[in-house]
Amino acid sequence: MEDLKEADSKASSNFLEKIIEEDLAAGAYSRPIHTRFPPEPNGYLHIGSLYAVNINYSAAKKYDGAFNLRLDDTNPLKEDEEYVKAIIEDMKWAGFDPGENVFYGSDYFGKIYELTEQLIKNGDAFVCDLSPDELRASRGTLTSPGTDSPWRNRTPEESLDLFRRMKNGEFPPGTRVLRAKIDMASPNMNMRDPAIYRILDADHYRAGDEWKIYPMYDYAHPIQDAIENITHSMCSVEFKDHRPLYEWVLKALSFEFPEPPKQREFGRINITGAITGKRYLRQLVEGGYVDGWDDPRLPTVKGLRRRGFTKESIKAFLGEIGVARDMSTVDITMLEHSLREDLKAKAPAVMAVLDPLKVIIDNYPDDTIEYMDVENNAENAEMGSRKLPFSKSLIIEREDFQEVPEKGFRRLYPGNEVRLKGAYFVKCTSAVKDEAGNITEVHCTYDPETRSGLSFTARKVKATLHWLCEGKTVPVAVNLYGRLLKGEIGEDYNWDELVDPESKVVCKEAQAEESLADASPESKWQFIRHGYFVADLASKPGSLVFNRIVALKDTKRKGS
RNA sequence: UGGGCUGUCGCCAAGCGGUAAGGCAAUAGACUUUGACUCUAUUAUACGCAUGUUCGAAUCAUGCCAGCCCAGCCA
Repeated sequence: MEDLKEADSKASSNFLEKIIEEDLAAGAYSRPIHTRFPPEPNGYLHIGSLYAVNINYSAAKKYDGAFNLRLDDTNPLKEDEEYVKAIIEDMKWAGFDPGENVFYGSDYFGKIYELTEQLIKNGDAFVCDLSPDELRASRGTLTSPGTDSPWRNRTPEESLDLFRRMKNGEFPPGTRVLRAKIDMASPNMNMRDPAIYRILDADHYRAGDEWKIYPMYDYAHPIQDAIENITHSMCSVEFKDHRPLYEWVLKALSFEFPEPPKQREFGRINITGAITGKRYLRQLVEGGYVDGWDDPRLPTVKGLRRRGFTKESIKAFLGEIGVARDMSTVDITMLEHSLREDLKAKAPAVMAVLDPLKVIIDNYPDDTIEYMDVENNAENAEMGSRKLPFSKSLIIEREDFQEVPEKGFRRLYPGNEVRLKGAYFVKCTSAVKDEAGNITEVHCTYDPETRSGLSFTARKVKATLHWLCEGKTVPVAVNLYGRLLKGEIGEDYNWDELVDPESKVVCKEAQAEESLADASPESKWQFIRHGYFVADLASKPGSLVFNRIVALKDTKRKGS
């Protein structure tokens, strides 16, 4: 049984996990498996970030290892406290809680500096006085080698002295840089004596003005990993070319790190119709094209959350797409499928009408309101039911009626009988039009014997329609095209308990139209995918989903 | 035309010398008080292309083609 389980989990290991398994089997590390997720706090987490988190986090879990969140903040020009808060919050929300293991790259500045003095003494790095332009020119091109810096052979003593003076703030930014002494002729651009420390005159959001010099990513990252006892540093493919440098650094510092971590890479994911990449997301946010990092049209964690995605659905999605070796583009329907799967049995399914068409039940008594008992979730009786008002005047979805039914159309049309969900069978008798020929209302008759719950079986009906009692609706949310939805309202149904007051998605009409007015597909950023799920489902345990909208998305309706 | 990486159904993705898993999407049908859900069936003689090695290749070799990444004192 155990063997079976083990064999099973082995079979499902992705290629990165297999590498870990090999290391485990070979006893490559005398410490437990240790992974990390190292975001730079310069933006909010998005679905692609979560994909990277998941790879590192679940590997640590799977092999009884540890996982660190490390805020990789070595560039004071770009980072901010706002982002670290958001990153930690989003990770916790998504179920990747780093617990106590939250670290900061900036906390290692002192240690890295010490190691760097040793590196210089060992002759592995030198201070270079070339200007940025000169440096670029001497780097060569993709097809031709670079040329050695004239400062490359200065003595370690001189470099050390200069480096200390750089640290003391004696030189302005851009005048000098510390470079690793590797190989200007390397076909790998990253190995052409890369800059590893630069002078920056900026306050660091955490370290303040303590430092005048800051280590570059390529140099700091391997050291940070090593300090944290990381064994497997899994990052995205664009760093593949940096791996030789990562290894060079750790080798040069092997006196300090005898059992260095190893970097391995995975392909990034894209989602169809969504833009990922902090750089572009930032443009949208800062350019005012969206409401903020939590705009529901964005694939950020906060946006996804406001759009209605649950953490469970996101995790399931991440598990289903696997781990790629190269860039892949996952169809958003897979994400949506995960949500539907998750919400199916746990979200109250209520009725909503986007485009109302008035329906009059001619044989129903005037001034009577009847409360129909409607289950909150057809598949989960524990979710109970609610009372819905029913009267002579109702509204249904305009698209649920056709005066002249197309082939295959089985909803409401003159002469046809359908069920109003949770209520009665109604039969269409006529449609009223205005001068322009638009249908303004539809007349029906109902059959009292078909009332829901009475087990009426004498006749069957081909369709069941969503409906709402006219005048008894509430504007509960806008969809992502900025259209207002009318949702059902019931006497014993407290919307306030279902809707997150913080959410801007669930809001009053005026606000809604204003904040999402630009959301039409024709707008300038139409490349952002528009969603189907409305209301903020995330903040409440009992998520709410407007089933109608899910259905509109799911089903290519026949005859329309 | 320097180097690195990737190429299996529309999209993800297993397989890693023994004769193409699975999921999403799609299509057809059944069921249905959401045309949802559920169920059932269908969907690569084919693994970027071409040679070759082999009894046998998606899996190995060689060549070619396509895509992605790299010339920040960004990460």
